[in-house]
Amino acid sequence: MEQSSPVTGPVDPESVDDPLALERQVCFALVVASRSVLSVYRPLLDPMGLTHPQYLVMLALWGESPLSVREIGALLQLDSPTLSPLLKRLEGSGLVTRTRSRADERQVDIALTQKGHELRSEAVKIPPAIVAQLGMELSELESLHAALTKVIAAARSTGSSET
Amino acid sequence: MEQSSPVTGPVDPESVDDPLALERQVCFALVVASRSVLSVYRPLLDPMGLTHPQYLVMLALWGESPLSVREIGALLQLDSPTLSPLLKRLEGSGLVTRTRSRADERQVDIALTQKGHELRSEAVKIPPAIVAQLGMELSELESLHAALTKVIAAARSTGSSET
DNA sequence: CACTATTTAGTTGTACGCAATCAAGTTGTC
DNA sequence: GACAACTTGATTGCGTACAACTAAATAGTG
Repeated sequence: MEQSSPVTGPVDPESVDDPLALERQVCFALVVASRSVLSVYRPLLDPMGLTHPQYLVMLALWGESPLSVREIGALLQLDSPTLSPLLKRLEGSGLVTRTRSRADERQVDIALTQKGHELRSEAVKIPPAIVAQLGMELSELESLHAALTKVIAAARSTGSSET
Repeated sequence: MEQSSPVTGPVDPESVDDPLALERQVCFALVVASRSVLSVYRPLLDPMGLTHPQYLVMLALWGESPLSVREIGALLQLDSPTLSPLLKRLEGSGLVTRTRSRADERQVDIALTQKGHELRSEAVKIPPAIVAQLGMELSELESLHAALTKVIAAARSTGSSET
């Protein structure tokens, strides 16, 4: 009855000395946390016909359109093998257009379609809905965000494929 | 020159009022953070012939072996479509065995092989190496871990496919 | 005992992530 | 202007994630 949630719950007294104990692994917590939060987004994004990575691309484009594939990649930390098929799917959904840039024929400009622009009015409902469902204090989320930003910087400064 | 890192960097003054600004999205930070930290693990896991999810399964088994597929799934929050092929790969690497349980023929017991047991001596070097490379205070990592545990709990309590 | 409901793994299909490689376009140097 | 070096995007192959479905075994019910 003090089962202690199997997932990164309170530290199991039996493994306080084990450096390999699952519940000590920050990366494990990170991975489970993303998956868990993503599963909260999914039912909200589904009706919009978007996956979460696609939603992130749309966020980038609602901020500025058009953007080249390279620029989107820099913003979202995604590379071309991931973006190319993803953008084709967004094009297939009629949300964006893909056109070779006149100025530099290497570049492909991704621009919002009318439909893509209009989808923004649905998207604005997402963040407040997520925050409400999580039921966490905004301040908690903000400090989590700060901590995450710190790890991202730390990880990127190790030189492991920092792009 | 105050460009402000494109990835979840300091909040861009231009978008403090935009609820859809990328740098405000906690989930985006979460996703980028996992990917970034995973990329720090990769060069350390590669020589061991493990991916990170496979490493997590091994961690579970070093804690207790054998475990049924269901139990591993419960510990790591992974379902059978993910685990089945992953476990077959670990079996192919000679690190685990897969045997139908005598007691309950529905279950498949996953047990460490000798080779699997021996790999633990390599694995113990990983966590300190990661912490060293990240160069963050242990206290920072611990409070991040606590924050992540909180979001996981919050996300799972929303009822979005909580298993 | 027969029959249904549940549990446990596995399979199929789709969508990322990432390493490695390639093709096409641009830039820099002479 | 010619040629090497670099940049940009796409492709291939592999390993997760996840939804939807199947198959086999067990538990529960009358």
